[in-house]
Amino acid sequence: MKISQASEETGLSAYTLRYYEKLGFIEPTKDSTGYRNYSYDDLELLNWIACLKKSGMTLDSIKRYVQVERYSDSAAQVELLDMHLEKLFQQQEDIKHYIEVTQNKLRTLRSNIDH
Amino acid sequence: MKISQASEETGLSAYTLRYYEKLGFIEPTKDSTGYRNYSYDDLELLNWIACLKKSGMTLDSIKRYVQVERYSDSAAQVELLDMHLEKLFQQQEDIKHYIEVTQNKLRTLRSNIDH
DNA sequence: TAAAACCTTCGAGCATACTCTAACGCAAGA
DNA sequence: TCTTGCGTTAGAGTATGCTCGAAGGTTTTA
Repeated sequence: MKISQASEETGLSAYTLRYYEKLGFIEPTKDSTGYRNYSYDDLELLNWIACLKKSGMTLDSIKRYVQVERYSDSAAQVELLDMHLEKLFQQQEDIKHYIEVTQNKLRTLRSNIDH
Repeated sequence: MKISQASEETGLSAYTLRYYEKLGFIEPTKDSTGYRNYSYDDLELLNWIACLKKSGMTLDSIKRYVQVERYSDSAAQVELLDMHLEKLFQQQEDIKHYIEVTQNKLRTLRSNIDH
């Protein structure tokens, strides 16, 4: 599959796909004329990377993750994902707190308007 | 209170405090020699800004918020905070999803290691 | 076969949010 | 008084993560 279709499938721009390649996340094969060819494995990895990215993992951490995945080092993968999971739980707590604070502020503002 | 203490109280660097001032978030008074003097109102606003920031609001949106707060436009404040709250709920949903996905991945990895 | 649409590379540019440097003035302690 | 430390400014630099432009080759479609 060519870059524009891979872009559509993953929701990442063609620019981003080339950028991620430069960072070493993926290595699509190239045909005789130099066009990239994305496999379904590539797509799966890209979708997973997009998920990690959207959940706040930096590209630098993703790089480490991709490296241990490439070495099939499952133990190291588990370690990194456990750390990531911890951060997600922390984020969950933080957001709960921010929601409360914002709701309090809103209550105060609304009572100022009403009375 | 001088900038270094304001920095300590808010957890924002002195650089950041000056930067936020340049963006128009706060306007601490200046003494005869040009030193900034932060009031408790300034601190309160800075802490609230830090909270909005940490919960994902961009400085551009914070600017808008600060502006309507300055005009005591409570209705506009409510509108902005309602939108922010919506985003927080969305984030909460997203994170819930990312936690599930990560836990699934971890389960798969762990079963690969164990067997 | 020719135009339109797609692909390539490389390097530059952009947006956000700081973060620091340089060169200087003021303040407090030994 | 002298040194150390904190403050000031304007403007430059950094980090992250893209995003784009230029110049050119390839593929598809009318």
